[in-house]
Amino acid sequence: MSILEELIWRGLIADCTDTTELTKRLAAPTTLYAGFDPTADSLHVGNLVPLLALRRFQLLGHHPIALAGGATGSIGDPSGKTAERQLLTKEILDHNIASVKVQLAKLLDFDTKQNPARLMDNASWTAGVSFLDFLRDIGKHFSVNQMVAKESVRARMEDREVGISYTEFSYMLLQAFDFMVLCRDHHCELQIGGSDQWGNITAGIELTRKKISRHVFGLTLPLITNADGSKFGKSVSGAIWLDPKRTSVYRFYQFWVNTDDRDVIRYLKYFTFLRKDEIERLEKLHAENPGARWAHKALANEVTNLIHGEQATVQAQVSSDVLFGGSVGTISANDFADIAGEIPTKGIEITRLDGAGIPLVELLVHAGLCPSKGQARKDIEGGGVNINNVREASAARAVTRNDLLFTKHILLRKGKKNYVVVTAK
RNA sequence: GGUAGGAUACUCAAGUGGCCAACGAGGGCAGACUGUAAAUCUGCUGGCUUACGCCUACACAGGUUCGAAUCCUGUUCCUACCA
Repeated sequence: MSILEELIWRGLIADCTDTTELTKRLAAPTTLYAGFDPTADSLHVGNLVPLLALRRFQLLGHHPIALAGGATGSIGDPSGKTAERQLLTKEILDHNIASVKVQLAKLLDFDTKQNPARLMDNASWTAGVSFLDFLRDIGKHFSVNQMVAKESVRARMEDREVGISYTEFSYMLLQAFDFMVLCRDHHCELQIGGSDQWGNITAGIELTRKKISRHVFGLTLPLITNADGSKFGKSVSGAIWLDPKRTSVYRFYQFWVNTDDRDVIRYLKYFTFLRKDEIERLEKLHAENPGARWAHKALANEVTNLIHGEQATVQAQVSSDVLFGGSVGTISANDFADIAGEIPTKGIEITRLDGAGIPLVELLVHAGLCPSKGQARKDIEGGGVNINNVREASAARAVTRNDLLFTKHILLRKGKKNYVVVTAK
């Protein structure tokens, strides 16, 4: 399968500038890039689609460049944003770039002889360009009339409440400049990105044509949408990050397991490298017995494995099986200690469990499961709270040393999925 | 600058002197059902309190009143029309 056939099958092509020409071009190894702006010190699952796409190209012999947006990130991309954004400080930006680079490096192969991936930072070529030079050499090739017509800018211009600053308005030029530089210096001929990047990508194609007379290509990946209309990649507590310090491996794993039935096959195509026949096999299994959730587990395993590695994945998997298998009461101290490392854990002074102990409502708030004691009380009365997987119906309940598992832990649960381990010390 | 209208809880949106911690919808949380789904049904959705109740809240600051989200005055910000 060629890379385009592969992407089409996976539903990963939203738009493409010149399919016939690009098909011809991709018959031979081609250099391509995708940019990642360091808006935070970690990438999140939403960044995974273009990043994995780079990897897909690489696996089929093409040369990927991951571009960290040291320059563009300091400006802020207006695409898809309804309001002007706060500029990041230089320090935060530096920190973010450093962190994001590490993550990018993990998902691409930099060591292969044939077509090693490369990691670049657009700050390296914008730094030396003076404002005047930029205006004369690059700005001259842009028509404000056309820029204004681009969706990302127009949306903001039409909204009189927010508007758009000159800074963000100029973002497109910087990204176009990147493409031109990468083509000129590294023979990069294709840029891929999310569908919101269409305007920025085409701007780069035009600039490259005008400036150095090269014909380059653009390809956009679809915006991922959940079947229920909610935004992909967001959970109740915010985005799902690739950094395990922000989103624990267990939560990451659970995020994928909890994929809507209607989305799971699509996501297998989007987010895994599983082959066509394997995904079709899973699709069949899923259709026959959705309750077994083979497809969900495969998805969670594959993606977690990819991001966090084999060992962490097995750990998350075992923890999930235990917590949702209903066998918490019978597990060994060792197993429990492992699980405790996976799910959120809170410490508590052992002395607080002496005597009458600590009121359960207070413990729930302490553990972060309930926002207030009043709410905790309601949750208990509603039957939503479990101590060591046994439902506790009395809001007057106090927790004492007698409740400790292995003389050390208390497993609290609110609802079906929210676990916290409280560890006495 | 003038005139008119508006600002209510996470969001939308009722309420126009006591029955208002505030109708309703969405969202969220929890329960039942189930598969750690979906759909459906039920409860909850400012804080403290076992409870009676107390406190804090309807843009902000004052005032009238036994009593204000509701009336009055001033301030800020929005929206529309006019200049």
